[in-house]
Amino acid sequence: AQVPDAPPCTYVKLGELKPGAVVNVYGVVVFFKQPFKSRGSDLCSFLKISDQSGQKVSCNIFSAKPERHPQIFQIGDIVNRKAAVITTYGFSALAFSGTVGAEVEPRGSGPTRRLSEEDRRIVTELRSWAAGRDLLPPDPTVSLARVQPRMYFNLACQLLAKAPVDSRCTLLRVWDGTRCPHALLNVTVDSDVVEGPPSFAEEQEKLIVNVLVYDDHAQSAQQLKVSIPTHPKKKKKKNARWPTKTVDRLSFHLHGGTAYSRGVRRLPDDTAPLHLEECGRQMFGHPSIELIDVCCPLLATTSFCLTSPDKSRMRSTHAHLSYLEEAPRAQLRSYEPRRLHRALKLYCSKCTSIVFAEGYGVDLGAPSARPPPCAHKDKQPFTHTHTYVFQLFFAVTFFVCDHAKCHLNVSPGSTLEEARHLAGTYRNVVPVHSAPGCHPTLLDLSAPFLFRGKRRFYGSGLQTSQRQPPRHHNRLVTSCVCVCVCVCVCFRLQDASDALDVFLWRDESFFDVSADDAATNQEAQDQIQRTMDSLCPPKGAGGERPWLDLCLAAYRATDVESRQTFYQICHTSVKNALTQKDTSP
DNA sequence: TTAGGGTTAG
Repeated sequence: AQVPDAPPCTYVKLGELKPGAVVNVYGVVVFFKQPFKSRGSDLCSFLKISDQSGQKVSCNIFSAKPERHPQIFQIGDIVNRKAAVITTYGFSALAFSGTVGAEVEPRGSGPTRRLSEEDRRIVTELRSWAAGRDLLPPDPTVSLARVQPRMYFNLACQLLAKAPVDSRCTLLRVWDGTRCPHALLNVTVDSDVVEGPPSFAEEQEKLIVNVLVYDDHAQSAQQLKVSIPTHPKKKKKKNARWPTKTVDRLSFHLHGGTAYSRGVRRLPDDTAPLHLEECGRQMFGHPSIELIDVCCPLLATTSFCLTSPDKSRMRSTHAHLSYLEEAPRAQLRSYEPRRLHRALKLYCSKCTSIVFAEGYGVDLGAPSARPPPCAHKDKQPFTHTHTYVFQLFFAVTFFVCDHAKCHLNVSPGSTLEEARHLAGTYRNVVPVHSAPGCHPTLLDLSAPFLFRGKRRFYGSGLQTSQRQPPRHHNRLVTSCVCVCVCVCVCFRLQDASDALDVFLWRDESFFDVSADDAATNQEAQDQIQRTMDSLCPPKGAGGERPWLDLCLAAYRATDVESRQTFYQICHTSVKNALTQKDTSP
């Protein structure tokens, strides 16, 4: 659609902006956040732009419609914003490629307007100016052929298939036309929920990368279209033997958050690298595959922190996780601990220690209990001495720290339940002690000292000098050990030939029940018990043990002399536990 | 109104 030409308004350099002036502004993007959901009704884009004046100007753009946001794909793109016409003419900002010599055409399918000769001249000059100086960071885009473990990078690729993994994770199956030199993580999902082909030919499968997309990006990923035809092909399932050989596999994660322009979005056709289309044609005989840009940082990694629990005090280790080639089929013979509340642990991601959570501020079945003020000083479960630097942004408390004017509305005597409620509204909530006329202080760290969404973090070893949250800063930096609740159960699996102990251990959930819910919520605990009863019916209950298809990963404990190999259940969920159907990976 | 940059921790 074309909208009327904007009324004439003066083009000014960023260094000459004056408050309230109605001006026409051009700039090179030196930083941007892709549109993300604000707490209001709109999506929000954030840009920082610069021009020959050297001035850098920040800019927020709000609109509920993604197409009304400037179509920025990389730092170095150029935007034009006519402040006076934002509401009248229905566009917020126009974006242009920053490439020297490229055509001067604004991107996007939203409303456009005719460009004047002056517009074209300004864009061309800005491109040359930006290209001639050290304004822009190097392009973080790499091909699959060049990814390395622990690397953050952008990936331009084709979307071949996608599937929801859970409410916070979407699987994208992608390829960029190159061969990754590392073995790739294989993620199995139920073929019923895959959009696109549920599987590919064996040689193709070796090239395809499974990207796990989390949180806010999982939502964006669900909007992407898969445009290659679905041709269902049932994979024949082999009945695997217990593992003898494992392989290190590279996994790709697009984590939540917007730092470093992280996100996933469709690339416009005119910016798609040509080799992608050609490779799509060669590999799949289909030219019109959705091209996506998985924006920085997509993390490729083979390193994980894992635990190797033993029966008394649990210790863990940094280890390499190797996914097993085949999913073993087995029954659950027994599990420990039988009393499931004993499975609740506190886990420190820094030193990877885990300890029993009982009596450590985790009150089973007491969701409205007040945070214990100064309890459990006798317990010293975390023996490490390192500190954990933790940063809070924007919100501190039981009281609101609003980032424009930081004011603390102290609510003395608030309950744990109120903290959970607040955590639904604010990203970080920190309960404090306060008394009239006194500076608020952090609680004893055996109580949850940070609520982030549904997650709670417990602390240990906070440095005394830093226990007072600042009144007039919008961030709180503490040094402490940061631990959170997890559920850890040891399963003894059995098939016709042998038995194997494996751990179900996740710091966030246990078969779809969050560990934090399990720590405080009777219904969540009941659900875990029902799941376990369906997998391993109690004696006399008369139920049959279902056969389980499990995804297992092996790891080697470095803090145990024998360097024994342990196994962990991963990427496995319970399907219809009440009717005792199989679990499915 | 919202947000006002600085890598997850799966």
